Amino acid sequence: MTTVAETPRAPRGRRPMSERRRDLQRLEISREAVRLFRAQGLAATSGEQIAEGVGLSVRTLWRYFRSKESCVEPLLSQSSAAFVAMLRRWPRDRSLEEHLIADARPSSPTSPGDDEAALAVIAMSRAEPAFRAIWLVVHERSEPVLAEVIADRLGRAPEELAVRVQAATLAAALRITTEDYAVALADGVAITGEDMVARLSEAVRAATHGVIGEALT
Amino acid sequence: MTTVAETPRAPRGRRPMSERRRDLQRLEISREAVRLFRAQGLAATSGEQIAEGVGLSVRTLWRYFRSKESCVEPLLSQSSAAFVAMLRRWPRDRSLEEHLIADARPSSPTSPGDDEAALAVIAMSRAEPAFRAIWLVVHERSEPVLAEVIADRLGRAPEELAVRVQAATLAAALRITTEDYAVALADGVAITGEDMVARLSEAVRAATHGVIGEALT
DNA sequence: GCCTTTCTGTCATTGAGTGCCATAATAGGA
DNA sequence: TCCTATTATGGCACTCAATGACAGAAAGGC
Repeated sequence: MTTVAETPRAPRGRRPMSERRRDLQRLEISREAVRLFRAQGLAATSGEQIAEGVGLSVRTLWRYFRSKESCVEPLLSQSSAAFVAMLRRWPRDRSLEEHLIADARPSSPTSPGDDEAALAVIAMSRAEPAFRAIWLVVHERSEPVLAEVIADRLGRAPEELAVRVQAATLAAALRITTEDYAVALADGVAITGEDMVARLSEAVRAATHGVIGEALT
Repeated sequence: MTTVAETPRAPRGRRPMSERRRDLQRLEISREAVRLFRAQGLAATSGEQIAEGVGLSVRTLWRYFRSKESCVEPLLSQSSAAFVAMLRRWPRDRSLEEHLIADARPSSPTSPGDDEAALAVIAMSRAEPAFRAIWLVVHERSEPVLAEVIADRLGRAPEELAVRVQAATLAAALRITTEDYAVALADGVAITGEDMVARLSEAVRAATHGVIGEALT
């Protein structure tokens, strides 16, 4: 604190874009970009096409994203965040499987195709290294939040090495089941939500032998 | 099989570069690139500088690497591969900790600075998203091999969901401890090898509660 | 109305990455 | 040794992702 006065002056000109608004804009761009990527592939899609599709200038596009590949990030983040949010609602007296079943997710009501689009990107990431890299980074970003969830359940600190590793384990289980699901979807194999829940719980239980996933008495 | 004769003709012209030789060349480029990245940062280092440093033309550099950021990949892969190789030597009757202590690694004798360089890149990856992405991808690539190790120890199939998730857990434990180490090293804090071993074993044990890491009787 | 701040577009420029073709290097066969 | 087939490398032109600089447009308070 070097300034004594708290500078109570009201801000003058145009207010900065709200974070919410900015995220929505990025999401809109992301939807169009993924649509083009799915239709033409990454290499065949230019920044100009993406910008035109959203009705922005190319210059502005590069103000929202630092590279064209990273345009897929908001869609991936959204589905990742949805899952993390669900885990935050995980009551202590329920097992993971019980909670997954109980907390049936209605997807994002705003745009029902978002989940499918995100899964398509994940499936594409098998052949597209740039997508794979972004997917892994996005997913890793959720680990600290998962660490909080686990720390809360176990009554430990989120910074503890063991808690962080367990969070990474949970994240990995989620990542692997999600990828399996994405690949199956891309190959036209139908997987039910119950299958997903079962596989995810199995993965977590098998990996941790009950360290995570069980109900707490 | 459309050809009846097995075309026993000896190949004619210059033989393709051996994979070994190519990897060595890539590693050499990687060393120079990381040296420059550490000295000047990623943005301030040009492909031309890297090429000149190794005595290659820029055109040839782009034949070895598809982007300048990916020049760090061989160094990261090497240290990751060294660790995986050590795990492959893990005897069934030893715990992970015992093996880590017993299998003291002499680093790669060819170039003792490689480990330090790789750790420097990992430390840089905190601020450099491109490095972070590559580091995660490289690390993820080791998961199938870890799955084999685990599958072998547990007498299960490497494709099993549970085994893959346990492999991911082991990989995550390794990743987190490595990152902690890299950051400490970058900050000038000394960490002994014993510390590393202890932290890694603790991480694995805490996350899996003995599913991985213990000796098998 | 004016003033201030932020957002967006236009233009010019840089630099990463590729295609194309010529040339050098390597190896077998005559 | 010369010829020929094949691969590795270099040089050049080119595309396009990405940035910096500047000028309006938009959104607020006065």
